[in-house]
Amino acid sequence: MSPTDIHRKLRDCGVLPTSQRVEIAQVLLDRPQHLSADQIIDRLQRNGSRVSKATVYNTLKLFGEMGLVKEINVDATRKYYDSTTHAHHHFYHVETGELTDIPADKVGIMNLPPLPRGTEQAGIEVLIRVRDRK
Amino acid sequence: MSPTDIHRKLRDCGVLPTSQRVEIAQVLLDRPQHLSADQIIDRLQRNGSRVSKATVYNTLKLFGEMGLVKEINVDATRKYYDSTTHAHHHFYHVETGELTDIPADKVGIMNLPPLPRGTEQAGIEVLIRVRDRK
DNA sequence: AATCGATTTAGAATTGGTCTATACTTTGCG
DNA sequence: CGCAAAGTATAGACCAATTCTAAATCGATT
Repeated sequence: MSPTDIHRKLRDCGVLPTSQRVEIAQVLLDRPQHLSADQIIDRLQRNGSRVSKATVYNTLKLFGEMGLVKEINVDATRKYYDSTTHAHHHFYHVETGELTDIPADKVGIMNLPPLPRGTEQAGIEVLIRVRDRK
Repeated sequence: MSPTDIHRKLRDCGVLPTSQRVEIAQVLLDRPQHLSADQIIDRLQRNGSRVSKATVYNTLKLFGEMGLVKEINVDATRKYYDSTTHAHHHFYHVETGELTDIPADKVGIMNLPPLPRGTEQAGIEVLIRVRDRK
């Protein structure tokens, strides 16, 4: 994705495109992928970037709020940030930690039970845990 | 659940029923519920129990491995332990953090896509996020 | 009672993430 | 321009949940 595209995408989501934010977006939004904050920091440093840890965390939180990325919690030890934001689900490999996307339209969910009183649905996630076949 | 029942249940799952493990099981397995390690430690202390934090964590991990309880990760900041181990799903109230069970047979999932090559399914979880209706 | 393996423990260490206070940029405006 | 106000970025201190370590204890067995 070109720098110009990134700029536009950020602005479209109401995010002021500062140079740090663009660098972070370039790493994460490059293609459909799931990265932890740590992995993003690593890649930035490998690219010779000097963005601070605090900025990466602040920015990822901001991106999440503005709908540029999706936060995923599979593993209580860390968050992942998903560059694919439209509704979809995941395979999670319990041994390797690898996440794989499942397009939402592949999975049909029937018979949703009534929501708890006074609440409305805010999202639905299907996580299929897999492991290597013995 | 009587102390004898707890003993039997632990032994059935291959867990040696030490006094600490029985106390922890008594708190968590008492009824269908979702508790964090912290909440369990609180309750133990309120009951006048002197089990150490490390033991609680060790024991919960052991219970999880032995299939006595189910670990749930909804929130990257902490784990929950679910006393209901048969397949089921959850509502998660994003504002209060409250978890509510959904019996597995209420939800039908269709058109599961093929698993990644060389893997087998190890579990499936549906999490429906809800928030207070505006 | 001495022994051995398993379990428990207090407290230190680790980890992912947040907060704070300061410094830097950008923007609007006289 | 020139400077204040607002918005960002940063290092490093801090925090909470969990894990680790090394020593103490327990329980069954000789």
